[in-house]
Amino acid sequence: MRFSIGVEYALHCLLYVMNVPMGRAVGIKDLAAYQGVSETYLSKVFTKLKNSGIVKSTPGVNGGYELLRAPENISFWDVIEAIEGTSPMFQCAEIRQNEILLDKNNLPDTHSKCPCLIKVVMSEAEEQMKLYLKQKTLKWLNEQVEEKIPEKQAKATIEWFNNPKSR
Amino acid sequence: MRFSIGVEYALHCLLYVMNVPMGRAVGIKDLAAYQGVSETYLSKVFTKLKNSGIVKSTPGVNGGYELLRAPENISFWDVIEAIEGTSPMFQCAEIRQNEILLDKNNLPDTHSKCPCLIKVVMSEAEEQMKLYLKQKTLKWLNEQVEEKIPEKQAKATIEWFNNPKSR
DNA sequence: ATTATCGTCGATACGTTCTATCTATAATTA
DNA sequence: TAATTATAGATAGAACGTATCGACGATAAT
Repeated sequence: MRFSIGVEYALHCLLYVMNVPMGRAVGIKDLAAYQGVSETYLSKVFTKLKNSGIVKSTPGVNGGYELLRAPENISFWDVIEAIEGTSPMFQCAEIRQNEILLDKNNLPDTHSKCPCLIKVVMSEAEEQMKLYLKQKTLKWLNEQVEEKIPEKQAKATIEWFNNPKSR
Repeated sequence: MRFSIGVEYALHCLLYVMNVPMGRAVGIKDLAAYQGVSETYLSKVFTKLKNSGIVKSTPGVNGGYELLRAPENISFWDVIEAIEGTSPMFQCAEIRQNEILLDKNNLPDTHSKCPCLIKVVMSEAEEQMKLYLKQKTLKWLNEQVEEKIPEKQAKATIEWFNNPKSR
């Protein structure tokens, strides 16, 4: 059980996308080149981000992607959900409904009305993780990174994305 | 990203195993029959539980599995880790090490010494889920179930596992 | 000691999902 | 119009989850 590599791609990329001036889009080609990952695969990742309303796209020359919402309104969980989908991690198959002693035509209340307790616990556990990830926003991430990265290094990165001509 | 079906099998089965009298083992055949799941697959699940020290096995006639530890010392997380393995959900590929502007022979401290912040956040999120699941024990689960299930129903189940003759 | 029972292990098979690529198409700007 | 860029679909290989089979080994009842 693990997260797709697409989640890592998305989070790293968004960190670059959000630092680009308003009205300026970043292309898949640049993002892929900067990080040394596959262009075609990355484009699929961004299609998902677009469908989830995290970024918007502009086709054509000088097109690309920009954030659709403010960075403080985009959480880690939003990004994960965009890439991984919304289905819960614990897919309860309700195997208890197959118990051999059950009268399938006349289920006891415990089986017909009460939810499977194991499912409930797993869902609540997932919710704990979710809550944590919902409170971590892209804006917060950016602030943390800015604290750690030397200003020169940060500027060089922004410059690289802003001036495709100079490359 | 989701949990294996083996986790559900394991948790449900352990609930039956723990209600069997001390010194009495429950066989895969019975567990599989009672719940209508595959014998051969379930045996793989229990091999994992054995390797993790959650149950012990006794081969031969009247053999099977029993808990190795007390139910209050077995948590949901123990079971999940036994089935799913111990590797973290977010496998950071450290794609930031590929950034095009980096001098690979002379990495800045941010990249050589500091952990990837995204990885840190994801690990902490996973830890939240883990903490929750560690505090839910098999004993607790059993108590909750006992509260909901009519005594007659519970007795019938235990009886079914105790008296293979009567079937 | 023999035999039936039962767990163990390895090999295998199938389907699904993930990762990745290629191609064609549509939209936009210069 | 030509160049650029996103979009969508088809496809392919790898990895993983699910499931089965058969051979083997250990144990207890007889």
